[in-house]
Amino acid sequence: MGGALTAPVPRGFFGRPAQEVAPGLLGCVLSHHAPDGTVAVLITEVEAYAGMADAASHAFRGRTARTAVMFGDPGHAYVYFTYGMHFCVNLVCLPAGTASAVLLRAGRVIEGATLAARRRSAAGRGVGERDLARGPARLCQALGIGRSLNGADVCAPGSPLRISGPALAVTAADVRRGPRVGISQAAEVPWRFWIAGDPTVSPYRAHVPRRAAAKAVSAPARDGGTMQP
DNA sequence: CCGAAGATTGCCT
DNA sequence: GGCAATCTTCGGG
Repeated sequence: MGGALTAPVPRGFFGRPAQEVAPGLLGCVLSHHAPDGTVAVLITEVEAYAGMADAASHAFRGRTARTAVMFGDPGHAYVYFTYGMHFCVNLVCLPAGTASAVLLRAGRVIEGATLAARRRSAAGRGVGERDLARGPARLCQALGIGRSLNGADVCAPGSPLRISGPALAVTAADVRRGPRVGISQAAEVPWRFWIAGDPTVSPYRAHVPRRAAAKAVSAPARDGGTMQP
C-alpha cells in the first residue's frame, strides 16, 4: 500500500491547544520521505504538553534554544534528543508565540516496514512488526527522524516529513485517556490518548528518578591487585 | 563552570 | 523487575 488515500492535515488543525489536537491525531499518518526510502506510521498513541502552563513541558520555563520550535508556527516538528541516545518527535500546536505540542508516542507502520525494520534492528536482532514504532524513541528510529528534522513543516506538501489523515476512522468511543508516561511533574494530568486495544500502544510506566551515578571517587591503586598496563 | 536529571530502551539477573 | 548506556540541556554556584 504505497498510495496515500488521505488528505494532508491543514495547518489550522494545529492552531488549537495540544490537549484538543492530541486525540484528533489518532489514526492520522506521519510519513518521512528520505533518500533511502519512505516509511509511514499510523499514529496510535499521543501525549499533549501545554507549554508554559504545564510543569511537565520542556517549554515550562520559557523559550530556550532547544524549545524555540515549540514557540513557533503550528504544524512543525519539535524533535529533541534525550538520554544521550534517543530522539522523540512532537507536533507543534497553537499560534506562534505560545508553546504547545503533542508528543507522538507510538504508531503502526503502514508503509516501508522493511526499511523501518532495518533501522530498528541496526544494533540488534530482528524486531517484531508491533514493536517497530511502539514507544516515542522507537517511532523516531523507525521513521529515521533525527536532529535535522527539528523544525520541519509537516503541513507543507513537499516536506520530507508530513502528516495526512485520518487513514482510520477513530471515534470518541475508540479513544482512551490516562496519565502521561515517564514524567515527574504534573504526572496526574490525563493527557495521554491512545486507540483502545491497539497492540502498538506502549506500556504505561510511571516516572522513576534514576539514582545519580556514583561519583568516581579517586581510586588508589589496589595493593596486591593484578595491574594491567 | 559543574552537576544532575532526563517526555527511553534494552539487556541482565 | 532492576539498572546501565550515553550526552545534551538547564539551572545553580
